[in-house]
Amino acid sequence: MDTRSKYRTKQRDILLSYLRSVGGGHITANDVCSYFKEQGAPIGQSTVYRQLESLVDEGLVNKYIIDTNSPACFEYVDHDMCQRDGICFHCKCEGCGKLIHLKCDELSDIMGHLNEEHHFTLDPKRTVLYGLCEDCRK
Amino acid sequence: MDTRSKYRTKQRDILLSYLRSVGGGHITANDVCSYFKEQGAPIGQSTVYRQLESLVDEGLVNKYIIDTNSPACFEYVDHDMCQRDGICFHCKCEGCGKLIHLKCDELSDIMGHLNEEHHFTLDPKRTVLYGLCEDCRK
DNA sequence: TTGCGTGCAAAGGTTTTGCATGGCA
DNA sequence: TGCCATGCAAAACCTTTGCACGCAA
Repeated sequence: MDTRSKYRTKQRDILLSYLRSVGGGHITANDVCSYFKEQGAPIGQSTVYRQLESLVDEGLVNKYIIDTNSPACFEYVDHDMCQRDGICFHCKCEGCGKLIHLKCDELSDIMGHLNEEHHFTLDPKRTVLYGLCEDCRK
Repeated sequence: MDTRSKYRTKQRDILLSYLRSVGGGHITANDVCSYFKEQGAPIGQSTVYRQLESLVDEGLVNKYIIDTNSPACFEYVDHDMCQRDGICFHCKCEGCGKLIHLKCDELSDIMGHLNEEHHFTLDPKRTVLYGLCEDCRK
């Protein structure tokens, strides 16, 4: 199915610029809707979902599925920054539910190790590391 | 939240033995309900969901989220095998669905690194590494 | 003008929850 | 006996879809 955008619409532009302004932050579809409603310029929720899906298909946005019980998270992909800083991983705290964005060279190295020694190509976009954060591990 | 089981019930036993019998197969909560209904010994769907959640917390079962739009998959984890081999990680191939049990010192080291440098205590029982296996990455 | 994008409302399907009953230890 | 587990129904939840209208090219 080809969901790539063919038209450039106002909604698409402001959605993209909002995602960019949030940077590496994790945003749900509902967050997006609430934000624009508060701004006094609401976007229909189906538009938000459809545009986000398109942006994911285009590779401009990543989608993370944390759990069945929580909504999907989206985040803008800064391709330039990704090349500079390396790969991002995601840690989910089983205690407080917090999602942590992690840039870690050692984890990046592990990907190479898994590849060469275990013949497994890790997909950091899909993988979520579960555990306990600093506050919750007491 | 502590959801580990305290009582041993009939439903828990037959659910576990069913999961074991399926081995590496992918099972949804609905599959479980349908199976026991066909067997003439139905289990309430809320019981199925609650028991599966407990089993995941205990590390006896892994939970896989394929997509937001499709139900979660469950799969029995051979706990004895993992105990024997030490710290065991699980890699799930996104291509063929194969579950790979991995004993890897480098991955174990990463746990220490995450602990000390990122203050995150990784839970290898709960965490599933997604990616592509040797056969599928061509 | 053509056809995609939008937005509203409603549907869809999975998972959770309230509450009374039943079962384990 | 004291809790925990069960099961039913209903709710909650996120996400998708149908359809008429609006807008980009």
